[in-house]
Amino acid sequence: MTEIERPSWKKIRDIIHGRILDSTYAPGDKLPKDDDLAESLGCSRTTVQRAMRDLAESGRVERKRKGGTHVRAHPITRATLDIPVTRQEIEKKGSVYGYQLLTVHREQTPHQISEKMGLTEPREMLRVKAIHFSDRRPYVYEDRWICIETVPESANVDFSQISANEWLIQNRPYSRCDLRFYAVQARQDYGKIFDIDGNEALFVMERTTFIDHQPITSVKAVTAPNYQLLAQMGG
Amino acid sequence: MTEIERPSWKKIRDIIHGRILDSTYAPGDKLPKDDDLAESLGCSRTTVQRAMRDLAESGRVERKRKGGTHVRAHPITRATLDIPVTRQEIEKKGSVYGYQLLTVHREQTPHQISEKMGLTEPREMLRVKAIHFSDRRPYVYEDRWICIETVPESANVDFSQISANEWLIQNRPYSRCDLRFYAVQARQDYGKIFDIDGNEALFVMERTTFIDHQPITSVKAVTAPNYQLLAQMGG
DNA sequence: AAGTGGTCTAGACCACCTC
DNA sequence: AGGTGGTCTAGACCACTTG
Repeated sequence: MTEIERPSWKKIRDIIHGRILDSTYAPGDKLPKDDDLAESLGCSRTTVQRAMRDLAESGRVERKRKGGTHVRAHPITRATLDIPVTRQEIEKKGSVYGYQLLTVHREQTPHQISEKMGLTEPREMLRVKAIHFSDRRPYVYEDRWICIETVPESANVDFSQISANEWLIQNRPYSRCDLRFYAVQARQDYGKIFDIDGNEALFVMERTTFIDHQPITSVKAVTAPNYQLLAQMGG
Repeated sequence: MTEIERPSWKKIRDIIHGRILDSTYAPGDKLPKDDDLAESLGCSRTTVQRAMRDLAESGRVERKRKGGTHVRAHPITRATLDIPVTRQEIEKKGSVYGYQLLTVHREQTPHQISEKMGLTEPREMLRVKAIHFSDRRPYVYEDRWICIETVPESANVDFSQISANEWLIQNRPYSRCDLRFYAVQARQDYGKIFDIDGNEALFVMERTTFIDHQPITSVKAVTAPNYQLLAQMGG
């Protein structure tokens, strides 16, 4: 029997987690029900609940009403990604942020973009291309589409003074965001922007944001060579 | 005043979230304290707490004791990534999974690997190289280092029969995982594996796992061309 | 020092899902 | 139909942090 002096949901969580790690509860096993754990651990069911929710959110166990709590049979790695606004990211490193607008114009969305935004038909949107600099060196090239119908004010914004990235975030909170990460070869166009030969591999982040199922913007952010995205689980 | 028939923390959360979205509570603003919200929304403080925790976890608000709750001034995109075991990922798509061991041997860790594992000195580890196939086509090439001291049994496993990926996950749960994503040019070596010319850009995932600060394994997973990693926030 | 969020309890009822 | 997790309440105390 485990003695607990100061029951706290984190301690309870760690005890249960420990039992998963040392295979007291092996993958696929069913855990005792909350009531029993609460009694044996000397705390209230609410506290066990709190601990269990944490374990469930981090993907360690699965809970079902009536079905009980089971250790995940096929574990997954669940990590949290924090993607800051580009300016913040650069300034946080202690570097000097710079921004340059390349082009702004209205354009019909190609099928690929419409699809990401959940639209069945092409639509005229605002297309903004720009570069973010870190210590005067190109850091991120962004190619963005802004849905004018969802964000009509965007037509009157001077994107040479403020990046669409920042303007949108300060003016148009979103309720959903789809993310996509992949690698792309620089080729000529990106090569010219980052001043490299066209054979380098670049890391790309695509984000499409919505508010109540209405698309706000879709952006392809092509990062400079050697960019790395970090994430962590646990700790 | 908002009328609530059936208070539930999700409704409370959505109401507060709605006020953030419509700028009733603008970025940087201080929200009323839980007690007041509870009263005005007709629910208990615990329920407001539950709602607030959700908003805080998703990065919308920041809470401080005595300081109160504030709408985040510089919003971030916080998303959850689920990275399944490679076999699961392939089979879930309805494809046929295949696996081939390339090499296994003992080797001294280069500085780069030791560093990722938090080791100050090089150490002899098990190095396993293998390919995962999807419908007979190379899907992921993995180059893995396994810490023999943390996982001594690994020395006796026949990795031609089971992938290190699966064996480890079924036998060595981890408590922490560091992730790193970036793009790499295929060049000759990866090009040969995926049967492409060396100029293509490939998406790479690096994972290093630990148990109680002891390193278990560090793997570099190089994915086939056109691989994309997806994530979502909200919904 | 005092205000505010964080946690805990005991009990109750509800909702979902397997058995 | 019954077992199990999910939520809610009211109240209490604690811990942090700021004014």
